[in-house]
Amino acid sequence: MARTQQERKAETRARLLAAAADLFADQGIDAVSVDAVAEAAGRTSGAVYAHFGSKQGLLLALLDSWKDSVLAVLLAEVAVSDSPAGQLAAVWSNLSDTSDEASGRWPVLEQELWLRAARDPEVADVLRVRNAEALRFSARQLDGWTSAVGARPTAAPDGLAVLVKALLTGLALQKRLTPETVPDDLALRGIVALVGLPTDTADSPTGMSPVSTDRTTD
Amino acid sequence: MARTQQERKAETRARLLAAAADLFADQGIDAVSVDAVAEAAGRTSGAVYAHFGSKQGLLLALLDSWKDSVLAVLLAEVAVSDSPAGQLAAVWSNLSDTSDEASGRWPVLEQELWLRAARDPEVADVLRVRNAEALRFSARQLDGWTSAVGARPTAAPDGLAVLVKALLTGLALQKRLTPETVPDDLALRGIVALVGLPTDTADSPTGMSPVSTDRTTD
DNA sequence: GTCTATATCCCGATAGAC
DNA sequence: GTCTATCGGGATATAGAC
Repeated sequence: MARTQQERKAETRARLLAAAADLFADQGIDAVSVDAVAEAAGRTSGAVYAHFGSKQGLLLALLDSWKDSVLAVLLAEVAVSDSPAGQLAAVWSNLSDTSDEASGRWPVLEQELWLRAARDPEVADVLRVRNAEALRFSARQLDGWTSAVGARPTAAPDGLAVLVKALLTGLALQKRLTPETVPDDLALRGIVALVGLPTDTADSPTGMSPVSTDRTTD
Repeated sequence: MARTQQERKAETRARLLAAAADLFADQGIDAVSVDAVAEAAGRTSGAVYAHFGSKQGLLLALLDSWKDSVLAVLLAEVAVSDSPAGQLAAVWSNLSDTSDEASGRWPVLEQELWLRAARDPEVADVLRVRNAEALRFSARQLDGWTSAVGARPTAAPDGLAVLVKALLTGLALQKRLTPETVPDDLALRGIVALVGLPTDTADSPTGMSPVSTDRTTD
């Protein structure tokens, strides 16, 4: 059968993409040569050009195969069991956990792509599509959540998703540079303020204390 | 006098730094060659190495001569004349104005530096110091402001500064990629929620309407 | 301190054998 | 489709004249 050939081709493509994802994430796209990607995938640079035509082609193919939906995924995974504030805390701690491999690399990779998009329209287009999808999904999740727990959000679902994503992104950046300036409970407070979870009564059913700093010592 | 020599040296140094700031900001640090910097400053690459030893040395000297305090400056500049919400709106519109040259470049440059810091401890150190100063200053400004206008902030001054900076940063990034997803009034709502400006009464003295989208059509 | 010239290296991409 | 070999270009950094 000709199947073996096709399989090898497909495997090569997959291995190249995986290698690129790895290397790009932790060394930066510009710092990684085509040869390095090929070698990490057990091939040579010729294979890269046969499959993707150029380094840029490789990057675009990679973006096309990705989920930007880290936030969306996290929102989807939130367990319904915990208290509302506890759920928000879980989202943040997963997002900001630098020990986890995928999450740890997420902010760096995301910023790298954003920066590239700021100077490369082709990348910007792909990123915009992905971003729109993720926001749509997050908006739905947040909408369901806020009405379920009786929160009074700062803005309509679409806008709220933008605000929450923005705050989480900014906090992740800040934490990466100066972890001690963004304790978990501060992040939680910020999110709570945006989604409008009530916090003013001493023992509200939200499971969050109004003033002091107590939960998730990480 | 030997003064002429010294002056020329100082001027060369200043011109090199200025040229580097310009080029780095709009093409990216890696994309700019030492030769390009020198040429833009009316010198040759030899001058760069005589003054800074390496490209990295040039970058560090540049960081050392910078103010990261864009946000701090903006907070300081807020006029006392307008309504509280109007003042917040002014901060955001100055920060997110992509037409202004300095502000337009700010997010890109800031992200570039952040990204570099994520992989280069030397840069990270410099950035941390700068960031700490800016946050301290912002915290003082915000503290004075919130008590002056009678807001009920989400967190203590230091924490509040972190939250506000994070939200503004995240929103600026989002706006750069997809401007239509972050209208001015949405940004304002988010900031208002964090600083705890009251918005629930129909015509409160804050100058902000509670529900609809009306101000600063940009 | 500054310039010119150059050493040295590495990258992206192509050509051609298999 | 994949490899080997190589071209052409551009980068950082150094050497030496002035």
